[in-house]
Amino acid sequence: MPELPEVETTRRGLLSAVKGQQIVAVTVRRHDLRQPIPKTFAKTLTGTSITNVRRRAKYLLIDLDSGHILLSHLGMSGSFTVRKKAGYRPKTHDHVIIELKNSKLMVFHDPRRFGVMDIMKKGEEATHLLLKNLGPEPLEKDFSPRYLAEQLTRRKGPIKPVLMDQKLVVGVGNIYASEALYLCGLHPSLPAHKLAPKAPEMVNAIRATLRAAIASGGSTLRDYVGASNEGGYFQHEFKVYGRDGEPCFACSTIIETCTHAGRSTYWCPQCQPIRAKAQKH
DNA sequence: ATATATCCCTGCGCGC
DNA sequence: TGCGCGCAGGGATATA
Repeated sequence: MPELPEVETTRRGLLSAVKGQQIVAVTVRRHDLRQPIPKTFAKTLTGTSITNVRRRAKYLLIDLDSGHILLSHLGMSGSFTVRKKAGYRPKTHDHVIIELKNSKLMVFHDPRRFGVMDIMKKGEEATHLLLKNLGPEPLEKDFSPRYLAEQLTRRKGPIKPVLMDQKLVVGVGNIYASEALYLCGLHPSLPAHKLAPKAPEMVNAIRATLRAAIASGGSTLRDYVGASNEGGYFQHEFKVYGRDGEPCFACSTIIETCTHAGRSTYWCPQCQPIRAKAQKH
């Protein structure tokens, strides 16, 4: 997806555009997403007003004054945009259209249909099937060096896919896992348990990477656009992601790539050595 | 329990 | 220009 920075950018855009607005109509053009959109979806939303737009992990939570919450995930190719009703014609893959009283539309668009649209009730954040097993938010204080170090000790596999495990920490996907590891100078194939002593640097690197991406409005490679239908800019700041065969900006060494658990990984062999460098005396 | 593989779905870029 | 192939920001599930 959209990883945490893209979802957060979408959240902020939606919040400023739709907070306080009443939903006057809902059209579900396709219900067969990653899981079916509930049959009660349109009826439940219609007539309610949006009180807040929150984010948990890569999920958007849209609070309604009825006590219901619209739970949405953008999957790999989803976007949630706000636009004027006048002149709008649904495009292919515009699956859900939410019409607001101010004559604007919230449009959920998702070519690959890996996204989710669901309804839950206030207070179900801790028990909902899709939310209950999520790890800590990387930008909150419970994602601490101590916590990360403890988690890493039980993981024997390479660190990169471990960082993408949403049970360990949420929001880090395939792009930002590679970028964060570059930032703290750690090779993506290093066994996770050996990196427990590096947890403080890793926490800092993950946070810095995500914050910088949020500040740039996220990354746009193909499908992703924010709530105002504009792409992000952070893709221009990638240090390693998608740069295999190109020189490292820091040392000119050629960036390498490999696969971890079916996902592409990128790193600089010089800045992220597989073996610890000998300490100078 | 943890770690890979597979699948869900559509679109795009590339090599031929 | 057309076609087949591999790959793509996620994640649930099935196997070892």
